[in-house]
Amino acid sequence: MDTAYPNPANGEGSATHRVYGRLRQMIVTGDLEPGEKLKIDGLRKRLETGASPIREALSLLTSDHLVERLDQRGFRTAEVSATNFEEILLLRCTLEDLALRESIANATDDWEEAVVLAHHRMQRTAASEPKAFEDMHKAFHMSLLANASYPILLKFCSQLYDLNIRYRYLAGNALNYQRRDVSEEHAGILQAAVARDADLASDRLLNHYKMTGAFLAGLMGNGGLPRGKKASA
Amino acid sequence: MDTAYPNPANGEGSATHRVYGRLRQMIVTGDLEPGEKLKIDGLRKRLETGASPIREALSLLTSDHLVERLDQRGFRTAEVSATNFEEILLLRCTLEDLALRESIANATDDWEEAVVLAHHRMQRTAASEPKAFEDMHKAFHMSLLANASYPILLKFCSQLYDLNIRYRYLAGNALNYQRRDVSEEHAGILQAAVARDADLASDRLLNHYKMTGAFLAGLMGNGGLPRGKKASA
DNA sequence: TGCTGCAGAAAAATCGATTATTCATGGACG
DNA sequence: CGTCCATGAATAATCGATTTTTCTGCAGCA
Repeated sequence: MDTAYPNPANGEGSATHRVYGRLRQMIVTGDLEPGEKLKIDGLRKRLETGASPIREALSLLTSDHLVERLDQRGFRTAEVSATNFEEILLLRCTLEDLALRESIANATDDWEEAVVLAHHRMQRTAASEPKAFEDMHKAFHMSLLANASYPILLKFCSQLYDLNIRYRYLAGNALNYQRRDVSEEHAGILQAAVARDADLASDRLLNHYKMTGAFLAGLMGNGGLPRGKKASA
Repeated sequence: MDTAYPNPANGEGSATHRVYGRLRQMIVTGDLEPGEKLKIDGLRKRLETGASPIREALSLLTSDHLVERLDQRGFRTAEVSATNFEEILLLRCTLEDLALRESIANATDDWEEAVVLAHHRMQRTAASEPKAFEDMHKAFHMSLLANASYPILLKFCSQLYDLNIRYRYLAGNALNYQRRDVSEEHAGILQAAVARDADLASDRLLNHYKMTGAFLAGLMGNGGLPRGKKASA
């Protein structure tokens, strides 16, 4: 069932791909802090590669809104802010609603099975490896939308997912934010999707986002952004 | 009133920026045909620069959905298709509706003046230079949305605008597709926006898109895509 | 004291050459 | 007769070095 494409995680594929994946991971998880200067030379050493793949990967990440390019002055990771988070939440709600409805409208048994499978894999992974869980979590959410034959829309959703999850990490991924709830929410979404009830599924999905969103927004509303922001003030 | 930023069109800014702008222009206008192989070396000579800026620009264009990257096998311009066009149209309608309403909700006199100005400039340019007109046209449309404080959304809209206009060029920009109508539609949108009537403005804007969209879709529905597609069949 | 401008250092951006990969061709083999 | 593999050519990808540009700290000046 897994694809036979080159896996950038290993030594396969182009250096650019590897670096892209690695950097995205580092930014999303907060390993590279918001606003942090990204020196080509530093990354070159850290990732053991030349300048070209690094610059190319950074260019790609710029389009993903995870990196900002300052012409002639290099790159830095994107800043975070409450308004940025709100925008991401709004766009996700708008676009995933659209994608989910289309996906369900085109429902097939194959798609349904893929969704069930993705959900199961997520469940199975839940407790153990957080990194693996996050991958499965994204896979589940994307599988819900995957049946919409709108590739651009799906790419937008994927980007927004990553942007959103970055805030989760920043808030301290440790927060097992009412995980019991979440598990049940996932089950509810799955059930509605499998039942091909677009209204219900969309409602549950957006609620899922808004809950988490409100929770994170709350965190940020109080003492500003949790981590991030180097000690400068 | 114009910005003091480096202007990539001249010799200013980084080579990457220049190349990016130049390539985007070439792809959007159909100078580079859909699906055309983009050989680094060829572009290197044609644009008189090294491989690095070219690759970087191509990476950026990949994220704009104007170029496709085939890992280890180079780049080519994105293909065009009726379904791709429909997706673009749908996304534009969804996202610009959102952006326009937000823009109007935040309306200020400054914004209003900027919109009026953009409209005037477009009008003034109308007949003469088509290239200049296209720039003004985009500027007008973006100015309508510009007051929405959602930078990601605005970038999406900008990208989608370019993707859409590409189809206009492919259909033969020559088609002065009922330009009389269009001019009036623009005036109507402007008027509604200035009156801060979000419902009316959005309605007119989306209609504007759907009209043009239906027209182009019609063209494509018949004999496939107009230009593009190398002589292969 | 506070501003201005000039080294020198640091970093970004770019280039030209090298290496790795894919593609095209033709010949051997089943 | 068609398929498979070897070989060389073409091209992508990457690297290391060079060139620009920006940044930083300090001296000169009002």
